[in-house]
Amino acid sequence: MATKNQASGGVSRQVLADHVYEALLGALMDGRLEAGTPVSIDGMARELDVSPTPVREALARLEATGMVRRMALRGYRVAPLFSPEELADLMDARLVIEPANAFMACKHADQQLTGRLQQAIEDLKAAPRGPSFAEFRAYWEADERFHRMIAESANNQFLLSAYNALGGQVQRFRFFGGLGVTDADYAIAEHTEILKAFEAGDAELARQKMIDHIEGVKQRSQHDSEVRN
Amino acid sequence: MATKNQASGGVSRQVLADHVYEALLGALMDGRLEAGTPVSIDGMARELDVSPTPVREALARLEATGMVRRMALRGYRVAPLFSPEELADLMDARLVIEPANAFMACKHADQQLTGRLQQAIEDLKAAPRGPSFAEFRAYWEADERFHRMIAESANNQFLLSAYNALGGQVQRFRFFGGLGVTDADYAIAEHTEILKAFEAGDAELARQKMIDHIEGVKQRSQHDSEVRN
DNA sequence: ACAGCATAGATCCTATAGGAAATGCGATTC
DNA sequence: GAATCGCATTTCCTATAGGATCTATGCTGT
Repeated sequence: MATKNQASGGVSRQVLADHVYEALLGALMDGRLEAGTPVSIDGMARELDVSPTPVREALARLEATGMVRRMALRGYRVAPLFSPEELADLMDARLVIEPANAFMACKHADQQLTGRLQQAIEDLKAAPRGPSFAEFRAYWEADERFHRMIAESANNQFLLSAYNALGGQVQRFRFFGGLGVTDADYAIAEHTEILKAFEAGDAELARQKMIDHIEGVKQRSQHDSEVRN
Repeated sequence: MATKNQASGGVSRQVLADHVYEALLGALMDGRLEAGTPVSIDGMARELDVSPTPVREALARLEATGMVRRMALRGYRVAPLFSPEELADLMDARLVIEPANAFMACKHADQQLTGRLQQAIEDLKAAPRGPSFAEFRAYWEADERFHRMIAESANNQFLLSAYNALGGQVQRFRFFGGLGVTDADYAIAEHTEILKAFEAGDAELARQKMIDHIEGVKQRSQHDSEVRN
């Protein structure tokens, strides 16, 4: 067997299925796997030079994120892109969850959190805004990090699960992948407003600023999808 | 396998992994698998008389629901029961999501929905309230159905995903399994209030009544956990 | 030329085998 | 008596094989 486990890294304890999961996630995020494309278990196993078993397990996990869909006895395929209506629904769902996250996170915000939020904003400013996936990915990573830190700081594992379940954070990336960053200036300004509320320790204000931000994202995304069509 | 019985109905073809998933779910809900106990892949395969491969896939799906935890190279184990603090967190999360569901569901409620909600309440009244798992399960099923119908009627796949992600609906069942139904009268009254709001088409009232209901569940559950200790 | 059927290939699904790691237990030593 | 080491068993993890089903291509008949 060619299980040449490279004893290099300290925590090299990773199961092959985890590797496959990461590889598939990367392929989905980079757009190498387009929406609607079938994902063959055997084919992916050949491509990654592993057996079908780990691929099967990785796909079962991916299905929970909504990035792939499974039809019994007919295999997996990449989930379709969002329609403008679905995108609006996603924003409505974010409007339910994220303001609550902001409110609760603000209640026990400390210097460390505000510092990291500041850093995320700085990274957002510095990120390139080109249309290529690699460029866009840096921008998206900083944006996602800002929101995720707030969700984690709400200190409620269930709200965090709900946030993760939206999962569309990733789908959203795929949706705008071909369009590039169009609203960076707005997003940076709105993020800064949220950060200010955190620094002031005003939880109610933080909630409102998060609402304003997501409302803004919703409106701008709808405008963008109209432009595209 | 001679599974070519198509005369029996539409669901003739089911994958073994689905069967294993259902079996594990049932074992978890009935309390046959207690919190913290390890779930051996090979052992479960022997018990269900299948190969480890479908068991592995079913467990990968179950992990996403939070009912089992996985440690790489060390197998799966049943997730621990909730502490009173975690239970309070779960109720806080429900307070974020479910009132929003009620509000949106009420906006396009029809005769069919209110009829089904009424039926769920009737089932709740008729359900036995004994301490055994089988009895409690009927009660829990009617309760869960009431909330799930509202979540589905909100017509937003992302909010529904968030609701599913709470998943603790099932965990909650396990938590109270040993305690029996203690607040049926309150729950029935509160459900009825929600239904009335739906019938009146008052979305804002539906939201408020859902808040009242979950607040009530939260307080009563905390009281119960104190009694238990 | 077009419809229908048969065959071939691909794919999914499950079972089995075997290597690698972890756990449990007993013996040994201080 | 307690701690540590080594061996055996259990368990996880991956690979491979084969049966069943779906898809596609080519052929035949009208």
